[in-house]
Amino acid sequence: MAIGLKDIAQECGLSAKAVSDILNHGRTHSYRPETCERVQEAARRLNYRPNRTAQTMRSRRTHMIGFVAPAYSSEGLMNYNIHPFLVGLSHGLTERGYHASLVELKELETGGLDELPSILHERFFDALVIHYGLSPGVRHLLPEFDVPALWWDSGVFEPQDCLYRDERKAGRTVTRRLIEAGHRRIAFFGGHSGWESYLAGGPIHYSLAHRYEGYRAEMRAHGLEETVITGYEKAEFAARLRELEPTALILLGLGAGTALLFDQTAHELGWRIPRELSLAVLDREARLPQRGVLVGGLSYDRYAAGRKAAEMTLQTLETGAPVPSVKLLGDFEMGDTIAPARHVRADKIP
Amino acid sequence: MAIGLKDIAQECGLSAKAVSDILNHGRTHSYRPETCERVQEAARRLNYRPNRTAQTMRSRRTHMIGFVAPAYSSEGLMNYNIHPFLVGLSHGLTERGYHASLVELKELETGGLDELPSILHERFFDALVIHYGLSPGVRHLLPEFDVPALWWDSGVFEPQDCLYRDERKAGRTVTRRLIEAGHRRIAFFGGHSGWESYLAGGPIHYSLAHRYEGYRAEMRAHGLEETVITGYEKAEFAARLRELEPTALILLGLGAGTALLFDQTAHELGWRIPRELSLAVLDREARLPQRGVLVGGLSYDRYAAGRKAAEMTLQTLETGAPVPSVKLLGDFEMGDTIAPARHVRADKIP
DNA sequence: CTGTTAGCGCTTTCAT
DNA sequence: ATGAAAGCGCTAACAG
Repeated sequence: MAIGLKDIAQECGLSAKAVSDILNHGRTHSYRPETCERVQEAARRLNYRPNRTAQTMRSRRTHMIGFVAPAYSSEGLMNYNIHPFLVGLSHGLTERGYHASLVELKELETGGLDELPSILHERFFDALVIHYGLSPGVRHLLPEFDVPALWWDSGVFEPQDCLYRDERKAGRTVTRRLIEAGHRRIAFFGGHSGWESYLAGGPIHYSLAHRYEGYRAEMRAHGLEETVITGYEKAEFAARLRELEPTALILLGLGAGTALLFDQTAHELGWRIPRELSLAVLDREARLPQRGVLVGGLSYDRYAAGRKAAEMTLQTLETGAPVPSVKLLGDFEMGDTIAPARHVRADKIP
Repeated sequence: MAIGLKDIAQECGLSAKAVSDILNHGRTHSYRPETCERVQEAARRLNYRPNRTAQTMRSRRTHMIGFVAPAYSSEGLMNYNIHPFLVGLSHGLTERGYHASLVELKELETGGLDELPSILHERFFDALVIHYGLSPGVRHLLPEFDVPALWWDSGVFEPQDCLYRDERKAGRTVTRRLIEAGHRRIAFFGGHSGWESYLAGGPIHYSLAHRYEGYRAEMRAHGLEETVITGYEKAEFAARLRELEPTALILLGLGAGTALLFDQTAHELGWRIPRELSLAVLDREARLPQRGVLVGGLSYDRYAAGRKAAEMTLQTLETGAPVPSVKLLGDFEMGDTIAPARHVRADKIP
C-alpha cells in the first residue's frame, strides 16, 4: 500500500494537516524547525509521494492543458508543423507546473465533427488550446466548453483568445519583397492536388487560401498578373516554366524532394537557382535546422507561437478573463535562393 | 456550481449509486427502463458532466501516459522526428481511452539529469514512454518509477520494455544495397559538427554511431574502405567530392537546403543525381509527404513505432507484466536518387 | 503553532 | 432492484 500523509503523521505523532503544510506547501515557518526536520526525514524514509489526483480534487485544478487537434488518419501523412508549436507550448507550460496533453478530434469528411472525445466532457482540463484544421465557421460546431479555450491557426479570428499568423500579409510581404528585388513574372507554386480544386472553387485550409489571396492582391496592386503552377510531374513542370519564364517562384514550403525537382528542372532549362530563378517560401519553419543552401522567404516560428500560447493560456487562467488575440508574422530572408532579377530580358517585362 | 451525481439523484428521487450505475457504467439492465430514461433526461437537462478526477481517485487509474523527453533549449533547433512517434502513440492510446501527456526532462550538459519534474513523483501517470536522447547508461540516472516504463530509441537495449530501430542493421542494409547495385566508392556524409567530434572519440547519439558502425562493418566485409565527408561548405564539399569521386553518398537524412547543396555541387562537377552520384538516406521519415523527386534509402516509420509503443504500454497495463522488447527496421527504396553504378570508371574501382 | 472536522465527487461495499 | 454509508488522499476552515 502506498504511503500517505496519514502514515507520515502517525509516524511522527502529528496531524495530517501539519504534514501536508510542511511537505506539500512549504509552510515550514509555522512549525518548529525540528518538527519539519522530523517530518521530512520520515517522508524520505517511507518514500512518501503526494497524490496529485487527490490534490486536484480539492483544488479543482488539474494543471493540465488539453491540446486539441484533428486526428490524423492512421494511413495518412502528417503535418509536422504542429510539432514546434507543441514543444513551445509544453515548454512554456512546464515552467509553470502545467502540462500539455494530446486530445484528438475525429473529423468527418464533411468538415463536421463525429463525436467529441469524452475527456472533454469530464471537467479534466484547466484550459484548452485548439488547433483546428478546417475552414472558419467550424468553431460553432464545437460546443461551448466551460474552460478557457485558445484558438491557434484555426480559422477563427476574433478579438479575443485567438493566435495566428497573418497569412494574407505573409503572401503580400513575400510578393512585395520579390517585386522590390526587380521581379515581375512571379509565379505561385501550389503543388499538391488540393490546390487545383481550390482554384476551381473548392475548400482549402484558410492559411493556404489567405497566402494566395495576399500574393494575388499584391501582384494586382502593382499591375502584375498572378500565375499558378501546380503539380510535381517533372516534364510538365519544365514545360510550364519554359512557357511562363518566371524569374521567381513563391512556394508554400520546400522539402528535399521538391528542392531536387526544382534544381534539376532548372538545370535542364539551363537556369540556375537563384540566378535565373528565385525560390521564395511562404513558410520556412524557423526552428528547423537550416543546412547547406539557405532557403529564402518568410519564416514562421511556431515554437515561439507555442510559447505565446502558453503565456496567453496561463494569463487567462490567472485573471479569469479572455486575453486579446495575437497576430504573428515571420521574418523575411533572401537566403541563397532569392536574387535580384537582374537578368530579366526586357521584352519579357509586361 | 457544477452538477454532480447527487443533484441528478435528488432531481429524480434516486440514490447517487443508481445514477452512477446508469450514467457512468451503462448498467442500465439493473434498473427499470423508465428509471434510466428519467435519469438520462435529467442529466441532459441539467448538463451533468462526470468528474474524471473523482473517478480517478477511486479507480487509481488516470488513463494518462507520460511521454517523457529531454527538454529543448528555448533557442535551440528541434528534433522533428519525435512528432510522428508522438502522433502514433496518441492515436493508439486514444482508441482505448488513454491520453498522452508531455513531460520534459531537463538535461544537463554532462548528460546527467538536473531534477525530475515533480509530476513524475506524484503518482499521476499510469505508465511512461521515455525517449531519452543520450548514451546508454543514462537509464540508471533515472530512478525506478513505480509505474511501467517503455524506452523508445533511448540507447537502452534490454530484453523487455524497449522499442527501437536496429540502427546498425540500418547502416549495413543501405550499404549492402548500394554495393549490390555496383557501388564501390561509397562515402558517408556526416554533416553536422557533432560528427567530427565523434570521429575524434567524442560522444554522440547512439543511433548515429550505430549507423556509422553498420556502414563501416559492411564496407569492410566487402573489402572496401570507409570514407567520411563532413561539413556543408560548398567549395570544400565540391573539392572533397572531386578528390574521392564517390559514386554514392550515404546520408543520415535529407532536407531542402542539403538537397540543393548536393544537386548544385553535383552539377558544378558535371555530375547528375543519380546518374553519376547516388544519394541514399538512412532515415527517410515514412509519413512525411514525398513530393517531386523521391529520395531513396531506408525509411523509419515513427508513426507505426508510436502505435507499437501504445500497444506495448497498454499490454503492460493490462497484464501487469513487462513486454518483450521490439526491434524495428525500415523499408529500402531506390527512389529517384539511387541508380546502379553503371558509370564507374574501371580504373577507379579499388 | 497545532489539531479536529468536514468535505471534494464518485464508487464500492453491504444491507434491504 | 435500490438505498445508505464508508472512504479514496488531501486540504480548507475553524478551534484552540
